[in-house]
Amino acid sequence: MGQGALTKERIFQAALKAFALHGYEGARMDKIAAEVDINKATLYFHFKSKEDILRELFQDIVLKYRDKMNAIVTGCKDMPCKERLKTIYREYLEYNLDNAEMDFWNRIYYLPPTNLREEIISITSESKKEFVANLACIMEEGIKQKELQQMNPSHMAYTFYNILTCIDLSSGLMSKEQALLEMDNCFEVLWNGIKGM
Amino acid sequence: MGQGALTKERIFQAALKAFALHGYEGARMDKIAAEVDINKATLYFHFKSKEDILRELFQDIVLKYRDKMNAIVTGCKDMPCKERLKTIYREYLEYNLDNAEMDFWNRIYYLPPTNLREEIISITSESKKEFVANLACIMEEGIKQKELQQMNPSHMAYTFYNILTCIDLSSGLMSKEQALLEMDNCFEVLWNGIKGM
DNA sequence: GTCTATAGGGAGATAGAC
DNA sequence: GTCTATCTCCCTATAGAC
Repeated sequence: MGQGALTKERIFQAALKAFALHGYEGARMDKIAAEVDINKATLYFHFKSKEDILRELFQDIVLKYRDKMNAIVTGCKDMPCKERLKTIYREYLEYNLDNAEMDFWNRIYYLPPTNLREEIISITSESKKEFVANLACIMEEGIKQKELQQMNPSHMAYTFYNILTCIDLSSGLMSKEQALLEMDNCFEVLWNGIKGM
Repeated sequence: MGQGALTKERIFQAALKAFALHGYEGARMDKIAAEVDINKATLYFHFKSKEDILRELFQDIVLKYRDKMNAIVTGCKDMPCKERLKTIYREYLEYNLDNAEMDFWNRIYYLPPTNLREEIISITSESKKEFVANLACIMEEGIKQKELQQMNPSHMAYTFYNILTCIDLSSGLMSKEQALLEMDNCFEVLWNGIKGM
């Protein structure tokens, strides 16, 4: 791996920060270059265009996210239901809060460049479906084991997921500690609604 | 009210659309002028700057939102608890889904122009607190009436609010009908967790 | 109040030397 | 692979006529 590959990786990191902080339109190629401490023109040796940087970055981050989610779900597969859900809940939050990659995703999802809009929304939707499907399996298992109520597992999974994703909306309004605390409270309310009698 | 006031209102509407669709950075003054069918220079007779349009627009929208939320909460104050929460839930969603003003708010909240960042986050945070406080009162009342469980009313309110706000995240991924349906399911799960025994 | 014209400053991207 | 220099376009904002 030569110098080039290293530079490309550093461009990735700088671009991630820039897109997360300022969005696609607001991110500036010259600022990214300055952050990497290379000339602006050098960016165009490594990437065809600004849009190209975004596309590659997005694909990378989606893959990492998917791997992480699968690892979280798998890592706790032998726990009893409540403990398992709580573990997923906490690890999801830990991964998302103060994570530049998730900031990036949220911002790019909200204001995608027109050309990539369809692709970004579609991939985001897929990713959500996959995670909710995983959760639904866990709910189904919990019902079988009588740890959960006889309810529609998809509805339970979707509700669980909704509460989780709200950290993305709220976390900018409070500290990470505060967010985790509030989320713990939400978990207890939710658990109360789905646990077996 | 002369021609000027009318033009200003039309600029507001066009700017709202532009900011909601493209964010602050992405919105273009010439496109806004074209939409209003006036010359670009005329914008600067009615507003000092682009930032100025955003500021006035944001303040207007926050006021309308606050009024609407208060109207929703007040309009159902004589209902029993479940019906009241369900009404708030539905009316909140109806107001938010497919509402350009709320799109605008979400996008501006996620990527505010640097100069207005603090102000926008602070106002958004206040607005949330106010709504959650209203909800907490309703929960407290419901507990008194034995319609709800003996739980911390703030936690219940916060959980309720979190599920609500997720429409903002999810509504871009599905149709309005689909979103309302999924939200109905979430409401039932939530209600199950807070209702009295 | 609204227009034409243009200032003035970036922005993304490229050519070509080293 | 990285640089200097530059092109070209686009955007916000203003000057000044009507």
